[in-house]
Amino acid sequence: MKKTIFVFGLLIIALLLLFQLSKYAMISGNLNFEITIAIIAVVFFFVGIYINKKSLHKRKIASTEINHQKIKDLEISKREYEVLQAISEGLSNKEIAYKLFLSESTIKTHVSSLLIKLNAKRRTQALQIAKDFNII
Amino acid sequence: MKKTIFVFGLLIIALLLLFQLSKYAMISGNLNFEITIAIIAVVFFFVGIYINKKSLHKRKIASTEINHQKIKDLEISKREYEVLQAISEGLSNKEIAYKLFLSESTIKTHVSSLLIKLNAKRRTQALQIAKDFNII
DNA sequence: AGTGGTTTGGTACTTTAGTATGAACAGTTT
DNA sequence: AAACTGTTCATACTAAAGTACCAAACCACT
Repeated sequence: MKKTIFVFGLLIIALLLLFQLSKYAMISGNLNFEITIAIIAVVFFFVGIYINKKSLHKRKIASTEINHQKIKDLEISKREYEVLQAISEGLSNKEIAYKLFLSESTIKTHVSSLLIKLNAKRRTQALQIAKDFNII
Repeated sequence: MKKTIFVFGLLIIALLLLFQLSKYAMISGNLNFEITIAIIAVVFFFVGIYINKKSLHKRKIASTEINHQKIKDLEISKREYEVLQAISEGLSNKEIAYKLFLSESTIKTHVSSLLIKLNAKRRTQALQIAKDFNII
């Protein structure tokens, strides 16, 4: 967040400098009008692209990147989260147990607490909720 | 595609008009320098945002749109597809039956054929496979 | 050294999911 | 008309998922 403010500050300063520079260059007759306008246009065109990419990138992160804070808020532990990921891969409890070197009853324990924490009745519902929360 | 070319053509014409307009306004002394520069800057800033949004939007659609051809290739019927969507919402067979005004055993029939067609052993695995195929 | 949270695992049970098979009906195609 | 496909539903069964309750072991903390 501090970085964003810093970058934007620099950007505004750079633009003001460009503004003044082009003005004086024009007045002193070193630069003709079309070139000045063109430079301004190109610079602001790329500034527009840059700003837009930044904001879209953030939105993209929000919609596809994992919300680790939400995982903490829901008090989902490491093991439970591993089980949740395995469920999203379509594995059965037995397969998850084999993958994580655990017994099936341990997996059932984890699944049950996951369902409670996600307020779901089934594993498929848990998946849907987890996707809504951007935690898988 | 034709539409895109048309829009870009219009955009370029509008910009050239703006360019000429600002030039004559400047020369005739109706507009001072700062305002001209500011208008150009603002216009190109938004043009940059617009173009960037267009290109990003296309990419976004391409990665999330449903592959209807794949559904046909897998020979998944309308009803089966409705059931698949309901499964992805985390519903149980009973809930799906209620939603579609069918009996639970009908849903089981549909689910079974879905599992065969998607080559899945469980509904959760069917979801994962369906997502891979971009059909949900 | 005890507290609290996590992880692990067990038993016994209920519920849900999934399979197999058969059957009736509607609409489409050959 | 006959064959085909999709949809509907039933019964009977097995497998998997999920609940409830308990308990031991571990780890980090202070």
